[in-house]
Amino acid sequence: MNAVGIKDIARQAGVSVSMVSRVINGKSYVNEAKREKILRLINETGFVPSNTARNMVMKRSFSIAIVLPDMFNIFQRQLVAVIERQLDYFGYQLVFFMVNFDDASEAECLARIKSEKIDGLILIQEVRNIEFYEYLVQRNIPAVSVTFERNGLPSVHVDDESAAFEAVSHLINLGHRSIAFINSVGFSFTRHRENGYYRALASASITLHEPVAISVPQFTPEAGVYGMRGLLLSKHQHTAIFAATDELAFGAIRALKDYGISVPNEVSVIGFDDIDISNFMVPRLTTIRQPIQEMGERAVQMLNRLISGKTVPKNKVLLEHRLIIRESTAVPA
Amino acid sequence: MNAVGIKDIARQAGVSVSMVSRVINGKSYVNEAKREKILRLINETGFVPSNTARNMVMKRSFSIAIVLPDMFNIFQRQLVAVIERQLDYFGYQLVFFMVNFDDASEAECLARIKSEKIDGLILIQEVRNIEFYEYLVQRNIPAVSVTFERNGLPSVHVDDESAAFEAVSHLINLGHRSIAFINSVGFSFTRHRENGYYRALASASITLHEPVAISVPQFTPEAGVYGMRGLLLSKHQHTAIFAATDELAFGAIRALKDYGISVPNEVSVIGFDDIDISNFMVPRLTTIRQPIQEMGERAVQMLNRLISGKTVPKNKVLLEHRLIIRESTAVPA
DNA sequence: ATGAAAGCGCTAACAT
DNA sequence: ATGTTAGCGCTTTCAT
Repeated sequence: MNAVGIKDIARQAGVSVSMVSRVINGKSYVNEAKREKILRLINETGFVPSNTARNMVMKRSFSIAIVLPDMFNIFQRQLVAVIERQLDYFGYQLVFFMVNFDDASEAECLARIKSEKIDGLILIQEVRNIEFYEYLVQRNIPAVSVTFERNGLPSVHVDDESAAFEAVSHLINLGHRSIAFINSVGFSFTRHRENGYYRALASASITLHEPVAISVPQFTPEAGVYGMRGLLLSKHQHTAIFAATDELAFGAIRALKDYGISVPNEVSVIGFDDIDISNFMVPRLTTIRQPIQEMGERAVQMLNRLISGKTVPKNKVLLEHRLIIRESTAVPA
Repeated sequence: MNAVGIKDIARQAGVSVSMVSRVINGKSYVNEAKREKILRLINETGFVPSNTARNMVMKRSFSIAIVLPDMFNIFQRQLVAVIERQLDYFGYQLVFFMVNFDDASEAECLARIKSEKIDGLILIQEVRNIEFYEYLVQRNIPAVSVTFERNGLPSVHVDDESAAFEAVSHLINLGHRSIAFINSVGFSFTRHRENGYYRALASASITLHEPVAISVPQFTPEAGVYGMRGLLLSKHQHTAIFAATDELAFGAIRALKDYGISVPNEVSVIGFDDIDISNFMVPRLTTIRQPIQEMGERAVQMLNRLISGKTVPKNKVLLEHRLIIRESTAVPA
């Protein structure tokens, strides 16, 4: 027994398929009696029009794709959740295009963009292949990037450099002079946060100890542990650590604890993102809050305008970050 | 300028569209010269066949849907990642069908199942609407559930009750006699873990203190905090806490710490799941490990068989859990 | 207000 | 080996 189609409804209702299509889509008026009969039949049979067929003829799918790494982190998970909600509000479905920061997966992702009838794109992770972005603008595919800016794509993000500057300044204001930075590589926010770190140090004329930025392969707590261990091995001991993400900070705190070093009594740690569990860590994490909710909302609002053929007021929306002082930072011992 | 289609390739190559279709799909043999010409054209133009059209005629999409809550937790995120990888290995794409544990979102999800041409379904969260499951079996839609079992759907999961039994037994063996349980509601694993809790207590003939299972609205650290606070208010003080999930355990530890109570010196806490960050918490969390990797792999293997029309060897695959003893549990003070 | 017919971009059965 | 034709399940002119 096959799924019921529009023809079945039409036949049972004794009308043409166009009639049924009309009541489904609420176009033009239809005799009330027939209309109700059709509606009743649809309900009884549980008929749902095939999206596939509909997408093909309408040349749109009411679905937008989000590109993100297949091992998306907690921050990204939260962002996805708000984007999904917001999209739902506008009547869109969300489909996931996973990339891996390698050429193959990016190519596959681009192929999906070409072959699936998506109405728009949200990128919450950068891809390396520049053609990717070029294709989007060249084909005029509605797309917005979140947490970064690339190739003039409409974007929403915080000022990572200023935020990092503020994080490090918080440490400096507390009295710290020897501050290390745990970071990973490959993304633009990565560079911006690093710039902020150096700039804060420079602007406080900290020359006593040279800045130490250590790079780890990922943004996981595990990588944070390795990064911190590396720092602990270096010749001068730091009294404060700036981690490029909260998850990295968790790892740093973990490693410190393993060495019997108390946070924040002996070493302060500050993160970046303010993901939901940061407020439940021991100690609660001092960090920079990214306005996740607002980022998601603004992104889909922009995308929605783009899809409707409207222009966006500003191509780059910069949102406010906020320093959240909790328990993992304190004056140096 | 529109996207290039199969017709364009055919015209430029001076062949019929079926020719092009053949080389795309590698069916039957095609003159080598023409074949190469077509391939070259495809490459030059960046042509990618429309999945929409292809799905429609082939009546399959090579994509499988995963149903999960829109605010999926860390455990589920990890599970999704392995499922995505495994599916990719078999040539499937993963699409997300988000549900919300309310009728509306479940209905919407069911509608998508009907209207989108998915090849199969993986459920990693239960839905309440029983018709949902009935539809799947009635229509013979390949589907497997992970972490739970419902309506005879092929499933892969651990024995939650035994695992909970083991968790609580670990506490008992340490010498604890007053053990509370923080849990949430609504899912079958929730009941199984609760049963395990009671059974462990009963089998140790613990009658000195009555068992206390407290129920919180979610599985978040925040809910864990509330649960723990509630427990702290009760008349007898517990020396150990069993949390139904790791995230709940994080919250419990947080709340204990806020009351100046040391974990594990004064109170022991054990979780369930062993999500990736549990090993980086302070203290590292003692917990029950679910074999996430294996769960995901087995699930897609089963699904793959189902899609191929084969039967699955066993309809219910029960995987081994494992008690992971770390720092959050100790002998009572 | 309603139906007939064309067509969306492909695949597959059927001819040749 | 290759082209012709008939759909897939809908929406949307265009007639009536």
